[in-house]
Amino acid sequence: MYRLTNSFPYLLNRVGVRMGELFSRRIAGYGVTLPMYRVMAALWEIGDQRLGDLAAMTTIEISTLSRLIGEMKRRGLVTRTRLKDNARTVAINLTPKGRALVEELIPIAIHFEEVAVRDFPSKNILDLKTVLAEIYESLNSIEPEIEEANKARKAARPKG
Amino acid sequence: MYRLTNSFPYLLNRVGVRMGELFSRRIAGYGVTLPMYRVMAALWEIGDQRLGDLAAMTTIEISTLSRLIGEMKRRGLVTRTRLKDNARTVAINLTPKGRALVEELIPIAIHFEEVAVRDFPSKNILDLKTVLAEIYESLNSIEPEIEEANKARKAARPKG
DNA sequence: AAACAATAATTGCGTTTGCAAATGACAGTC
DNA sequence: GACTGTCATTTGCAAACGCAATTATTGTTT
Repeated sequence: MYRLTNSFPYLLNRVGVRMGELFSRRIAGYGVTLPMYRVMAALWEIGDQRLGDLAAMTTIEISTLSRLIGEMKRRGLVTRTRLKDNARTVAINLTPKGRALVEELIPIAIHFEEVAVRDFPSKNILDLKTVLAEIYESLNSIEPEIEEANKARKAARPKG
Repeated sequence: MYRLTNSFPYLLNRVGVRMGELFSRRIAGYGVTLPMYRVMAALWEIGDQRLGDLAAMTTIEISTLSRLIGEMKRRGLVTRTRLKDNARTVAINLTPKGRALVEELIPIAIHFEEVAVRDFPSKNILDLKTVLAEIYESLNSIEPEIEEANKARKAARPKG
C-alpha cells in the first residue's frame, strides 16, 4: 500500500524544507537570505563563475538567479562583469565584503549541520551523502525517460 | 575545508528540487501542480484533516495552503467544511473526483520513485528513508537551540 | 457573564518565483 | 560581410509565496 509519507521524495523534501527554514532564520540577522548564502558559499568554493554554471551548482532557476545576482551586486556582495573576449557571458565573483560575510556565515552553517546530525553515527551520514550525490547524478540519466512518458501520454490523449 | 557542495543541506536540497522538477513535469499534463499532488496524496493517506495538520504533513506554509485548498475546492478536487461542534476549524477531504485523480497519479509517483532509485540497493534506500525520517524528528528538538543562537547574537549586536 | 486570552483559518501586501519572450553576442554559411 | 542559427543572459508578466495583521470561534478567569 502506497503512502505519501513513506515515499522518498516526500521524506527528502520535508527535511530539506525544514532545514532551510531553520537555517534561514539563523542567518536572517545578517541580512542574508538562504539563496544568497548558497550563492556566496558556491562562489567561495569556486569563484569566477558564469551565470549558468552557478545556476546548475545551486539548483536555482536561471532567471531567478539573474535577479538575485542583481540584488547582491546592488548590496556590494558580488561583482558581475561581462567578459572582454566573450561578451555574451558574464563572470560572477565575490567582493571582499561578500567574502568576509560568507566567511562569517560558514562556521554557522558548519555548526548547524553538526547539530542537525549529531544524534546519528557519522558513518550513516557519510553514506547518506554519498547516496544523495549518486542519486542526483542518476536523475540526469532518467530525465529523457520521464519526458518520454509525458509524450506517450500526450499522444494517447491529446489535450487531455 | 568546508565545501558547500559536500554539506548535507546542499546535497539534500539539490536532489529534492530536481526530483520535484521532474515529477512536476510528469504530472503537469493532468492539470495538477506538485503541491496539489502532495495535498491529494496526503488526504488519500489520512482524510478529514484540519488545515494546520495538513500543513504540518505536507510542509506547506499555512497561508499558502489555505489559498491552495481554495483553488482545489474551486476545481472540485477537495471539500472544505467548517465543523459544527468547533466552527473555528475546518475539515478538508477529497471529493470523488479528487480521489479518482490521485489514484491515477499514485501509480505514476510509484513508478517515478522506482526509476529514480533503481540503481541502488534497496537496503540503502530503506536505510536512507529511515535516517531522513529520524533527522526530521530530531530537527524539532534542536529548533529551540537554533533560536537561542539567534537571540544571543541579537543581544550582542542590536540591529546589527 | 463580561473581559481577556488562546486557537484556527483567512486575507492584505509586498516579494519571489518561473516560464516564455526578448535581447545581445558570437559562430558558421553562402 | 550580410544572413541564419545558436548560446548566455535578461526582462515582462502572471502566479505563488510568506509574513504579519485580521477575523472568527472557543476557552478561561474572576
